Amino acid sequence: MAGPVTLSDVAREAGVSLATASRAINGSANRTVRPELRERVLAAAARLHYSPDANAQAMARGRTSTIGLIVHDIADPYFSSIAAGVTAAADELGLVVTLATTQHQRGREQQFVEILQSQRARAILIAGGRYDDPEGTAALTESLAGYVASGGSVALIGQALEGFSTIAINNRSGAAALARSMHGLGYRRAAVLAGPEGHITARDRREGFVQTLADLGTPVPDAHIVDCAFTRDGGYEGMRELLGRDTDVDLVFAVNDVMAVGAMAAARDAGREVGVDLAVAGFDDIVTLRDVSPGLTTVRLPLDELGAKAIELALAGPGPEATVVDVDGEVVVRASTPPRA
Amino acid sequence: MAGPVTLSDVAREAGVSLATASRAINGSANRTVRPELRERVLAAAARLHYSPDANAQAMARGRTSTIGLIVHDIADPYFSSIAAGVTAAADELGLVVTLATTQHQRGREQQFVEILQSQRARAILIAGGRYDDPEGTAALTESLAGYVASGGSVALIGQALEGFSTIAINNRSGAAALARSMHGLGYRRAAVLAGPEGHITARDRREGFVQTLADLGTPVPDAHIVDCAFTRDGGYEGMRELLGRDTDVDLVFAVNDVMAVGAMAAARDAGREVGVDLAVAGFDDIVTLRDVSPGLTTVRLPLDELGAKAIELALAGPGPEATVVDVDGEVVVRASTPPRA
DNA sequence: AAGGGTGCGGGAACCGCTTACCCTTAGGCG
DNA sequence: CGCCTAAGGGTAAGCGGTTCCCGCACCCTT
Repeated sequence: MAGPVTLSDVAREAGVSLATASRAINGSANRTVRPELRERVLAAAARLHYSPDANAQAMARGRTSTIGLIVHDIADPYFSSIAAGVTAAADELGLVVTLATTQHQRGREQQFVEILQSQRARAILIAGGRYDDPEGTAALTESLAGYVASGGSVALIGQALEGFSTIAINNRSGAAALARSMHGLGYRRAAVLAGPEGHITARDRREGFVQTLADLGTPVPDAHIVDCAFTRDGGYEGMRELLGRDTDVDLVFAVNDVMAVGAMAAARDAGREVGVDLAVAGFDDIVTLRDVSPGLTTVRLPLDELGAKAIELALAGPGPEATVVDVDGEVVVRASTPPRA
Repeated sequence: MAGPVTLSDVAREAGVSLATASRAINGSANRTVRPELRERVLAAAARLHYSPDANAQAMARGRTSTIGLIVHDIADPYFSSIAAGVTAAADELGLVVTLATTQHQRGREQQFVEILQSQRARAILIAGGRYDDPEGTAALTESLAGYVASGGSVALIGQALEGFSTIAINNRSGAAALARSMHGLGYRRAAVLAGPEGHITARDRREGFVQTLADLGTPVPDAHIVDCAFTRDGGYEGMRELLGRDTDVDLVFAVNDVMAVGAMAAARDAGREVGVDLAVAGFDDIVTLRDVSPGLTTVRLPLDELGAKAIELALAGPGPEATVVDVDGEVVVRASTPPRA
């Protein structure tokens, strides 16, 4: 632990005062340093391998350059795509990203909000669905309100939260559009792997899909709606259960791509041939999964853009009115849902 | 911006001194506070919604609870799996993770090391391959050495760097094991999608594979080795080029799974049927890709464990000798490489 | 009963930086 | 040629904590 070299050391080495050293190094507003002196200071800093203490700076300036990102699971490609967008945009702005993962444990978001508030993060971004859980939501809202009151900004990604700016994904309309496409292709006996009960994103997608098919005169019977986890394994199990019920189904809509892939695996294991015997569609258009075979019909979301948008939204206005930006999905039809003969 | 409530406020509210308030709230080592007083302080803190300032704490204590993680691209499942392990382990230890992504730009790691040093991060973890670039490597080494000299710890994940502790992935032996398996299955005319020139990880995998096949008496001709990007698109293009060369090949080894999936897509587009016409193998065993069809033969890496191991390694010993922990891959044979008739 | 611990509050000195404010110097202007 | 102003350097006051050290009770020994 040799080198805690501070700004004082640099100042001394350069033969100037602390104030001058500080001004030379970060070019303070409306104060200039004579070029010659500045050079001297910079040279001294370099010679000593000076590394400014960000914590001290944060403290003196009263603000940090950290932004916090809270996701459920960074290994999930949905979140990692968003995170990629966030880090890229943050980098652009000279900000640093602190990543927190809830691992799907309820209540963790709130805890991370508190931690990030302690760090005095400039903004907090929360991505991902929540459950229909008034208590938990109220607690989260309160934490966030406290954070905002202390000067922070917040943006949600994906799912709106009353009172905060959001990049809202229009799950309902995306699923509805998918339903229309599928109906147009001739599918008449759809089923839904619906995700866990109470999960708002899952519910919106299911409802958008089911409602639209009903409107089109081909309702989805309750026996064709299977609750399951929001994961690959959930999709697998859900599909197994569905096939076990021996209802005759021509199309399975899994409420996200990861589940859809699990569902396709289950179908294969059960001897069904996806894209021939049975159609499958998902939601999200996860990049890593674009090459599965047969190609997965899905609703494309511009996940990588969301991050940048969210940062922009959060940092834009401390305006008291929350802004909600809607993002629509786009149906992408691939080989997993061929036109029905 | 209503609530900058400080510890002094809490102390005043509780009617105690600053010192006592501090001790009550974080239970300082070898000093206790009378339970009754502690309660009073805690109650005051809660009443005022006190949120300790992590920057001030960092400054006063002389250390933070931040650890930095540098990856190339968080959207890449390889890195996001590692990141998931890191965040989980960090969380367990009460640490906070700062994420930096280089976006594959050379020199960025070094820059991030400097930023993280500024943040006074407790440890820096760098995941991912580097290029064979003596200058860049030297610069990075120097930055890291400076960071270590200032009291930080470092651990590399994946690829060793002279002088620093590493969770080293044994790419060579993994690829060699894969080669032996493939030879055992009867493949005799292998090709390699070799990744970009100078990429050390790619090179180790290629060499382990090629060398072993040569030793087994079925050398891979140079014309069967195609350089390409380390990405999905790289795999796609590489495969196209390879098929264009009309050499007759029975097995294609792509040096990572993401490339392998691109390669499979290219093969399909060219009318070849993977797992029948042509075998394909990858490396990493990316979870998200375990359901591709046909199942991809690969070398499994315990990516999610790497993060925890790396934190442990970094935080373990400030011992001057760098420890290198070797991690071996395990060959997983799936349908993409059926036994050769 | 006196001396020595021990437990526990409080005062105050930092931690490393930014910035308000003061002061000197030099140049512009009438 | 003197006065006013602008430029730029320095001094010192924080920013919000932690912790060293001092001092006061109170309890235990012998």
